[in-house]
Amino acid sequence: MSRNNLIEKSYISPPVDFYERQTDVVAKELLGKAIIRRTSSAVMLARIVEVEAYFGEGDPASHACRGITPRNAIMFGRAGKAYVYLNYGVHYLLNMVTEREGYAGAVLIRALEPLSGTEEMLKNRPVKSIVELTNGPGKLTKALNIDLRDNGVDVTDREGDLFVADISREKFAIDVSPRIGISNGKDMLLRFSIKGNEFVSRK
DNA sequence: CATCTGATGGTCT
DNA sequence: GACCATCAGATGA
Repeated sequence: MSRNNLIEKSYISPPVDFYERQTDVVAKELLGKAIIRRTSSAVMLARIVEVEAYFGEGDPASHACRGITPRNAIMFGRAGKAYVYLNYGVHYLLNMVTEREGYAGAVLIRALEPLSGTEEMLKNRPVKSIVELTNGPGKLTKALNIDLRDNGVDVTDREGDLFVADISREKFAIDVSPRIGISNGKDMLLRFSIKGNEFVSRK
């Protein structure tokens, strides 16, 4: 249970009220912040460079579109928690819950830029190029060893094993990507990335 | 570069 | 039984 003092003392984690806002606003402000992942053997740190906002009722692309179910219940709960699920039977995807309790919303983390603990990420997901390490929502969970055990964890808790940290006061230019791969009425997707970042998953 | 396809399992109808 | 908030590998240009 050793903790990395440098990370604990240097970085502040956004509190619950940061997440308890409109989903697209939270999505944009998550850009440039970091995800910190602790395992028994390492601490991994990576910058959020691409996100996507999902709302509740009225967003046909959202899991919460048709109301509360056992899987999506966490999206209706308290903000600032991780919503992790398995998709295509293959990949785990990481979201951050937003909005007031009772209102569904979540931000999908689509791409990260590795900052430290890269060796550990490469153990979890061997690739030739670092650019390929975490440049997709299914790739980054593999690299950070995130799975259903992380569903519901409090990402505002710096004592935890998975949380968000404010690593910089720098403002990032935001790129609102054109709609991609939306073919079945799911036209409310809001995808944002840090403009010009080479780790974004798709143009 | 673009486009296509199989893998794979939980969730919902 | 249909549907996926994806990825890697293959194929063709």
